[in-house]
Amino acid sequence: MTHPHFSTKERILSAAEELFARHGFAGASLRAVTAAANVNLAAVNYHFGSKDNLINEVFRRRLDQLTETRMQALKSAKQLKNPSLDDVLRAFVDPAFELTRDHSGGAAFMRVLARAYAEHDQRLRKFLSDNYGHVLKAFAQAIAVLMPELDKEALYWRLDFIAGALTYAMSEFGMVKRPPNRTEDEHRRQASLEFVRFAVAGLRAA
Amino acid sequence: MTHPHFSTKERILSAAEELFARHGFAGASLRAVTAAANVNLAAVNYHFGSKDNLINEVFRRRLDQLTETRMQALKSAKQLKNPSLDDVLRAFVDPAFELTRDHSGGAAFMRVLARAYAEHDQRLRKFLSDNYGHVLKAFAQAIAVLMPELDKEALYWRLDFIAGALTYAMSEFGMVKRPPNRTEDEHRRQASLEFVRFAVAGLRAA
DNA sequence: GTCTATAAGCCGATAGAC
DNA sequence: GTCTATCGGCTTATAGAC
Repeated sequence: MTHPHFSTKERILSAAEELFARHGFAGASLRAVTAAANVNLAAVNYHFGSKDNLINEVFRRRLDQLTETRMQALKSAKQLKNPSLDDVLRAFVDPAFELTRDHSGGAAFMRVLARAYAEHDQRLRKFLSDNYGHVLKAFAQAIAVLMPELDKEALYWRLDFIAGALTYAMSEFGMVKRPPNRTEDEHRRQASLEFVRFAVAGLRAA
Repeated sequence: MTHPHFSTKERILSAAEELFARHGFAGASLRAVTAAANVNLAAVNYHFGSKDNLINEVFRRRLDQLTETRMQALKSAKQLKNPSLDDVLRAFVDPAFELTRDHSGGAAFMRVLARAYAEHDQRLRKFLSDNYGHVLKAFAQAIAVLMPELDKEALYWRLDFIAGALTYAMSEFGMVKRPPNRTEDEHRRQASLEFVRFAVAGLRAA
């Protein structure tokens, strides 16, 4: 199932990602994970210490890179002559869709992220907000600059709606039937285009 | 914790709802549920047969009523002289927000619904789509009538985004800090107003 | 680093007394 | 309808050989 020349650690992370996406954090046992990764049960505790920490590392592996890409894209957008709402939203959305491309192996991760959204578990939320909260703040700030006429409260409501819509849209993404005459890449581009168009219109609501 | 004069069955349902919201379906054990409900462990199997069926009944208790309210509201909206997009969306959204009022006890249920959204579990998805799929279809149809110029594919994308935004927004709802000078009722009204405004603008995106 | 074996405990479900 | 006791199986985590 998982490519055998990857390290034990990487194989465990990939198997965990896939099974957490499918069954949730409580629903996927370490036995199932290690069986899918083709490694010994005890390897999880040897390499990660505990299940909780394995969960953290599943997030860290993808989010470190996703965060970096998003911040770079935001920086680029801000350096444009006349940055639009579109440009800023794209800097947030496109890297996420990019992650769902098969070769990058992160398609399941977006479903794991949706799980995390639904989890109100304090431990996990603290880990995510401590490590990645600054990204959302940076984007909120950039959008606020572009919409000075919109009051802060309405802005936060709308960003919240957008975050929810994106999370769930992306978690469903791999599953929604695409028209058979369209390639997966076209489908992904279409989805991201539709999403940004929707989000910009929502932000600009009268 | 749960009001003692309710029947054993109702007490189990309420405790299960609360614990499923907090820990997920796999994460909340029947032992934890029966302890919180102050009933014997064996009562779950006596009254519900199995944990899976208990999960179904947690949904049924709220969704039967929510569905009925939404369909009635949709019918009323359609009978208006010039029904607007606002009217139709309100028929869907307002009954959900109404459920989060404390006295109706359904605040936790919206978080359970967000869990179900994140679950890609086949059994649960089939139960929900078999029993409540017709509601979404009816609303999609009503919106399509009001937006004949919007092509079907774009419409479905946008409805998907709206469903995700609503689910997530409502599951967070009880947790988002409201301004201290605002009552909970005002906060709820504000949220539903902001949401419908956002959704209508998104649907109408150029 | 990887293995086996096992500790210590929680799980859903049920049998059978009351 | 509610109880106790328990079955069989699963869980995370670890000790210790290799």
